[in-house]
Amino acid sequence: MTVRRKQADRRAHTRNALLEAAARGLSTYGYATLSLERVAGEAGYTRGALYHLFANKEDLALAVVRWVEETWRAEVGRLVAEQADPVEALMAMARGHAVYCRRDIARVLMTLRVEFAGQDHPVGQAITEILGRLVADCTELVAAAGARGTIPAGPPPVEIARAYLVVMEAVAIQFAGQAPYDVELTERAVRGVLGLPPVPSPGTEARS
Amino acid sequence: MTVRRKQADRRAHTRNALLEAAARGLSTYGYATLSLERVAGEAGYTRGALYHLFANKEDLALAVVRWVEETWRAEVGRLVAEQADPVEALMAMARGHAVYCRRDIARVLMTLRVEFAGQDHPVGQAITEILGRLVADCTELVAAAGARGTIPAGPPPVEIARAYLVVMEAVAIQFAGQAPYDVELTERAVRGVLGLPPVPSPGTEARS
DNA sequence: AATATAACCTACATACATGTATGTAGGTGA
DNA sequence: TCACCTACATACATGTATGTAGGTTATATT
Repeated sequence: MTVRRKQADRRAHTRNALLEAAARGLSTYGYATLSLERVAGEAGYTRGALYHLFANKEDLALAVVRWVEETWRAEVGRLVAEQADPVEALMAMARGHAVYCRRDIARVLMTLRVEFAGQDHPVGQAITEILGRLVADCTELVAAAGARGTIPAGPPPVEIARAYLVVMEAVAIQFAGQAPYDVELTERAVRGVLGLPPVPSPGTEARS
Repeated sequence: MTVRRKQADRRAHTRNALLEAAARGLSTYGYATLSLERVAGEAGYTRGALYHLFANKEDLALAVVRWVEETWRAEVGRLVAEQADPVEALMAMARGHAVYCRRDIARVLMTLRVEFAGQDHPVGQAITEILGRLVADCTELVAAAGARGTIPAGPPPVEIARAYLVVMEAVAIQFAGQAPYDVELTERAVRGVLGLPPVPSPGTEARS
């Protein structure tokens, strides 16, 4: 049925299938419980193919993490960059992330972050680095908003940024796909962390 | 050296040591990666003692989960019951939980919840049940607050309760032990979810 | 004090997952 | 078409963790 002529094409295709299966698997089972046999099987291959394309389990997980980060930056990061006002940027990120989490692969980062917290594992380090960059970015936004007076005084910007991210992640994943509550509650939680007053009415207000 | 002890005393002592070590281990490594050899060793025993007191790994984890729930209800649940006003009760729970999370064992429930989400494992079921009861309790509080008009209109009470709990858990654990931000940011996030305006000034306001 | 029972340890059997080595089918270039 | 390479499968070796069975030491009972 599937006739694929070019080798490069073939390789990219199976690599992608394995990555997707691995992402789903990591979301559902986490790293430790994830069986590579299952991953390969779900992608329609065997472990042989997997080990041909990835050095080992760790390498596969790292590839998944990098892949998720890329898609996140492409989809959510773009929205943030469009906003000039720092508060608008933060709200755009929260809404965008909630929408992004409607894909099931979004769980990956949280699952792995929780699993490797307090351990010293390369995969955990990779996630820590990603989160570190995000915290840095959000800290700047929070500091800028504070300087402008668009958010009230409170804890240091870094701590607010950390809380902002953790809240955004938690709510967005908890309500993944349950529109419109996913966006609405993520927004609520994030506004609270930033010290912003609630938006007057949830449904009647036009979403600016 | 070996003080002569009553058998019941001895049993309870080692059981407690094993439970504590298991709680720490589950917090740090999660269920799958947790080695019973490590748990027993950290408690000062061998796996033999562990298998004498617990049927198997699953039984041990369930005991830890029940133990954590008990201590939580004793410490945080008590604070909630003292409050007459539903909003005050919810805020008391959030603050109390943030304080509770200063013990490292608080991570256990979150770690296991994330690890077993989307699986069909007895330990995951136990946590789901605990969370279900909590959601039910909080839903009532949210509904009562809505009826009183102390929180504004918004998503259905169940969804608000879910968001409330997930946010409380995430922030409290993220800032575990980092007083006073743990309490302050948990409070902020939770107020946001409930649709409450931020408290005017974070430090200058006397904690009512 | 002798014996029974509970607490605990050591040794072993089993299962399972990773990683590697080898084999085979399908594509590539002279 | 022939030599070669790449994609993938199968089979095996290894490590590690769980669970169990049979001992050894501490406590209880008579």
